[in-house]
Amino acid sequence: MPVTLKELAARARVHPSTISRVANNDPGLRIGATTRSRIEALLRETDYRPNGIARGLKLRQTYVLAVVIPDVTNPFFGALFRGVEDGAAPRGFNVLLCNTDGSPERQRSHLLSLHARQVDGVILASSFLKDPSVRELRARRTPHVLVNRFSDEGQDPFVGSDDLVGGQLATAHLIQLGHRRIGHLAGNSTVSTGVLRRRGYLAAHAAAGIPTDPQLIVESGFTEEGGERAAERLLTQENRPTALFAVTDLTAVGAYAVARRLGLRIPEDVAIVGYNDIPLAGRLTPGLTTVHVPIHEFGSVAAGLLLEQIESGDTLRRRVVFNPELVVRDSTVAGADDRARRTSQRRSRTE
Amino acid sequence: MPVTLKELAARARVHPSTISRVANNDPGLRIGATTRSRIEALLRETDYRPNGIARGLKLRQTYVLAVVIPDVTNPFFGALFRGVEDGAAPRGFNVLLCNTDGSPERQRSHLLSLHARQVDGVILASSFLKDPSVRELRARRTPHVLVNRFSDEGQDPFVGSDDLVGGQLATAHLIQLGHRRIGHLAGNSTVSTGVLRRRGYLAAHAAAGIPTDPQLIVESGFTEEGGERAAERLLTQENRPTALFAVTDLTAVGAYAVARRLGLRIPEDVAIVGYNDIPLAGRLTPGLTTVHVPIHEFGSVAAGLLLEQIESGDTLRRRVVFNPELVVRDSTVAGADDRARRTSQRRSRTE
DNA sequence: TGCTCGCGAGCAATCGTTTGCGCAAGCCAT
DNA sequence: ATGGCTTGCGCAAACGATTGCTCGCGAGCA
Repeated sequence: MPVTLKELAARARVHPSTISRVANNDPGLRIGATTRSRIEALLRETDYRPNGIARGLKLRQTYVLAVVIPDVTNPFFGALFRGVEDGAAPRGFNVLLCNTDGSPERQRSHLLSLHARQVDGVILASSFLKDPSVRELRARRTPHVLVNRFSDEGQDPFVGSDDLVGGQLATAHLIQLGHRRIGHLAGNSTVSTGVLRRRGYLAAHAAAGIPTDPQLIVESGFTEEGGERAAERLLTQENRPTALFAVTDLTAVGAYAVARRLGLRIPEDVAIVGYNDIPLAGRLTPGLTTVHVPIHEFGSVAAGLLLEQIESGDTLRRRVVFNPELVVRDSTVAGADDRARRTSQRRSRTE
Repeated sequence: MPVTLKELAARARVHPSTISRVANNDPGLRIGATTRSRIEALLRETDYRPNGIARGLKLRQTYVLAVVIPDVTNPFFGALFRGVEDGAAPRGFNVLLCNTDGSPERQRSHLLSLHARQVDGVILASSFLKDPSVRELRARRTPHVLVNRFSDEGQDPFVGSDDLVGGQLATAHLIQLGHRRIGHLAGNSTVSTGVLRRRGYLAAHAAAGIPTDPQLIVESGFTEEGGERAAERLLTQENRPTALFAVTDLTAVGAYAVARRLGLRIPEDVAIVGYNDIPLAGRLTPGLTTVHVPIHEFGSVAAGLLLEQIESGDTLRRRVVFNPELVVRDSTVAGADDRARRTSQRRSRTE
């Protein structure tokens, strides 16, 4: 049903190629003034848009990107996607969204499908440290950018923050408040954020000369339920920790639920620190102390890096690493919320 | 770089069409057993996937859907998208996500782009009551489903809930609690949800024989900031309302901020009811009484309706309307949270 | 007059798949 | 031996757009 070049050609009594050149404003085009205006009028009248599929086939470029994440209902990834779209849409790209739920198989099957679809590039925020899917991206020379998590078997373009520093920041804050037994909901060791934030946790202890107890580190994954399970194990221990550092805000929310269930007051009985500073963090009661990272920028910068690769045809190996910042709220320092509110509102976006 | 039929044909010493037929398991295909197995081996060996672009051009079907929403960082739309993907991905479809930020122009430009891209169908959750974009979808006979909001100038396939009933439910609840001056953060009148929920608010008053005061109805849009502005106007009035019904949970969150700023206790000084029951609602303090709708199902059912249209080639005019349910929490009835928690956890998804 | 040059367009191949049809060879029956 | 049927595959035309060439023609120049 949409208008084709051939139809327009018949109407204007010229060859389709001529229409194409006029529509694309071919710079080397020599054409009579009357023919040109006849064609331009026709183009406006019919509101002609070239068939993107046919165009993609010929030009070998689809103007479609894909974002692969664990789960868009996680506010972190929602904001990340938004950043990508805001970076890519103004340059004429549409963006596919794929959820993996953290499953390597689903990730792989999505990437295969995307490859068959000839997407121009992929932004991957669900990668693992050892990740066959990422190897495939490299092997296929598909333009791609890893976000937030990286893969350590090669040099991929990357946008994220310094999770080691972030982990130290969070933990040092708790140590400074006097905590000596600090539990860690540790994500898991297949993912760079999990490993580095844990390493930051350990480094902060070492720097303060405080011994660490393996019992205090429990893998939690990155979900709320995982956070609940891990917090349960930590907070029902014999000699329970007086503070928790959770690998993400969502796992911290799980810890909130457990603390409430056990009748533990936050921060008096157990202080809690999260990571990412999703909007929810500031709205919990008490407000969640957390490590702020520029989520929306992760997305827009990643989009920029990807478009750079696509346009240059070259796989730049750039890494953009942001510095995380601690945001102190009531979950560690009672009464902090009033001071924090101003700061966090300055940053708040679309909502 | 990816393998093409022609290359495989050369390797197997057969014609490309033969490979295509084997790959697609053409039922009417007559072929020798040895040739077949030679080709099948080659297909497995090279892990051949047809070029989706070329395929799309020939078949006039791209296996791409699009979801158009105001903003994916709004948890309502995140969950909605997830529902769509869960419904569509198992059937081989990928899904584009487009954010409009509530702007009709951005919506239109996205839809034009999607049309040029030849997407197989569109799920639109950002439509207006009078909406030229929706008219274009109908005129182009693009398979589409409206979600949550509908457009009243034609019969479009629709999935959503009964917003009139939902508005009555919320308001009747407040009336039953003894409130006589109930403010309404009314979204706006260009959108079906805004109009119907307001109508429900009015109907509940009429049914109870309580007069309504135009001063108590303030348009808020659907954002948190809009909610703040509207709540500010309502709560600083001479004879301020003792309760608020907000058109969405997010606008209710804006009202929370204002109440806190004005030193009003919830629910003692002002009771608040929201709409949609996003996960955040149950985690606020106090928990937000709200009207629950099955967001994820909106998405998956809409995907189902869309695929039905695509597969049948026909534009079924089905409407699926869910019944909203009131979820009572502490923002209207102090002490309700403990009872509500069980209910809301049973429903909670991926997080 | 003969030649070149530039203008104004058209021709046709190409991207990778799909699919209706055709064609040759082999087999069986008459 | 001839006709007809089946088997096994190839041919070529699409789908719609892009782009390097070609080509006719009128003007300008010697």
